[in-house]
Amino acid sequence: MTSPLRRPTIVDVAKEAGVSKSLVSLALRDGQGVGASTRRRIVEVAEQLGYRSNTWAASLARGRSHLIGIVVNDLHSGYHTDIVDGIEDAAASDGFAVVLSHGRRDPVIAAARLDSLGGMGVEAIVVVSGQIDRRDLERASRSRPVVVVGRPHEVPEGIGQVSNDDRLGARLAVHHLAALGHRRIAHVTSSRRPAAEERREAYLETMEQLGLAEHAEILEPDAAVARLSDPAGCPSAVFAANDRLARDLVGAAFDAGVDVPGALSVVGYDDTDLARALRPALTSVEQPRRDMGHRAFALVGSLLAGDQVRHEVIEPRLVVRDSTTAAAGWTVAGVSR
Amino acid sequence: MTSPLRRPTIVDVAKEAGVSKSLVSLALRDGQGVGASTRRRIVEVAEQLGYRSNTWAASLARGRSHLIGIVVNDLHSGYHTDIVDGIEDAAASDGFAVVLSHGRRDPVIAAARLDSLGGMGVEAIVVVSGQIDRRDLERASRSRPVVVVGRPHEVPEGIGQVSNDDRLGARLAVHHLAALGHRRIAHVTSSRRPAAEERREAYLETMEQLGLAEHAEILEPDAAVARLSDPAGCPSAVFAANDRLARDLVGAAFDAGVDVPGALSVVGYDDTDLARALRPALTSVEQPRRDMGHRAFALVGSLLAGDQVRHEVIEPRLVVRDSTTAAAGWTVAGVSR
DNA sequence: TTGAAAGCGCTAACAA
DNA sequence: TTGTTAGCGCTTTCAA
Repeated sequence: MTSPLRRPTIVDVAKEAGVSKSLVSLALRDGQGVGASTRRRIVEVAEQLGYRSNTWAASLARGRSHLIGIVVNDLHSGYHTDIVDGIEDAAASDGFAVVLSHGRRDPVIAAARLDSLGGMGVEAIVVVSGQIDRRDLERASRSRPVVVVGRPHEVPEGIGQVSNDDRLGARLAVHHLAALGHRRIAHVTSSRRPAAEERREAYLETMEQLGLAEHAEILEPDAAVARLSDPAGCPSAVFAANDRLARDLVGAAFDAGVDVPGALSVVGYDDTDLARALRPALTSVEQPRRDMGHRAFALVGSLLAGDQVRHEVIEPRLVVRDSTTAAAGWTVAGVSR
Repeated sequence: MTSPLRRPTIVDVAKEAGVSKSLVSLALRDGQGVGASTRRRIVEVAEQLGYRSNTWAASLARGRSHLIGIVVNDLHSGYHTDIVDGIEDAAASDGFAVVLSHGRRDPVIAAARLDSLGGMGVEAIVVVSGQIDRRDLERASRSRPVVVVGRPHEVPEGIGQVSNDDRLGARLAVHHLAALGHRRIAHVTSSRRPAAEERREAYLETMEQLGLAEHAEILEPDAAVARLSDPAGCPSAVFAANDRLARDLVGAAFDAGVDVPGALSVVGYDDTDLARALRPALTSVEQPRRDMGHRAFALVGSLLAGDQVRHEVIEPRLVVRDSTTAAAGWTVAGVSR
């Protein structure tokens, strides 16, 4: 086996074709100003030698890389990967290549990835994560545009952001359940991250606005599961802070013999694949993830062009499926149960 | 906004610290042979200027990148991303950085990614996908080691491979169902890809060996769903070629009022997150995905070291959960239903 | 211990 | 239409 990285270079091609480096470089790109026959010969030789241009050297010489970096917090989250799809679509249609980096649900690793992407000379970085330290974002953004998709604790100045309106999402969920006649609507949440905080606060506010403040109750996942086996103490509906929590709750309900939605209505958040696949299929608050990806890349583009930093807020919407139904004895739109 | 990619360089640091480029380079790496105070000053200046070494330039000069590339076929598959986790673990502990590239379930895109990683001068590439053309693999492998995790149609010579024993997996599934007294065991599959083919063939063979050939039946997903509403024609057990198919089938059974596992036992393949999350939780054939990732990177290492190409075959094992139970009237280990 | 100089693979003036 | 030359940011001899 030969030494690593030894591939034919532009010089090899030039020698073999009997021309100069520059001509090869030209011929293999625009092709402008190169004689047709010379060009053909060069292309042929390159092909035959299996020559591939070295991106790094090219970027180095050109002074730009046409490359953007993405740090994904969690490759295992359909929510995150959908956003990545969106970014990739937009980037591709704009002639940008993408290098992906996995933060592995760990802010420290994410910071390292951010750094390492920086070292690779990407022209901009999109961070798909709420779990990232503001100092790391700040440092990264000193030498190139950075856009974050999600809701970190603090977003330093100069950094673009795309996020969904978590308060609106929570309101949609609670209103939906209240409209179905539920009064004991609990909120299951397990995190203190900003997105979760917003949902929690909006939940409380909405309950109050609906005159249900006395029934408001915030539960950790474990506590929620424990409640299931307590017929008197169990709420009739739950707004879960995300689909995973909802899924776990529905699973636990099944195990405890509590019928969903008959005895317990459940709303999730994010409308991931899960929501559709679960039985009963989950009512959930949808974020238009691909679109969020597109917008993130658009932000990158405008930052690269020197425009003002923007913060885009996306409106979520409620997708009603089978995990929610009218409260016992309640009449909706003329139909009583 | 300044021009893209303009970051402080080693020269800026050298100037500011009043030393030469080389000294900066030395000081910022090994630190060997640089005066302590000089070194301190250099580090300080670098810090203050926000200097980050440019990986590309460094690799170019050094002749190697310490970088490996991964092409993932499907970022949305927990199966694939677990393998990626494994590769990343192993790579990190060996001092290799990883750049990830998304094939987006499209062999053409995957080929482009392979190419583009090649251009980035990665020292080796791991392809996590069965859906990749042999010609593309071959071309990529001409200039660097390539390892594929999965089971493409053909694996060209010189390419490392890690795959699970699909035949064994299928046998485990069928034997499990047969041991529970099932005779009408159908196989649901939707693909003609090699891994699926192996499972299908092994399914047929095993049915035959068990004297159940006359009950063997291969169904497309749609056909399987249609069967659910036909009490007489419905098999009592299904071995699905993967967890997704199993999930869809269990969902359809739920919708059709067919009890799983009471009236229908279901076995999946891959043991993804899904299997645990579903209700009833899914019995599934597990592939040790992280371990497969580790092994893939180990193969990369040995190829880089000039060793022989290897093909590792991993033994899957059956994880029994709640979606399978004894056939009606059957006695297992002294317990009858 | 430090610096000068060559070179990694490529691009982009500028000349010929 | 072609070739020459000077870098891009870094590492690495080799001298001083």
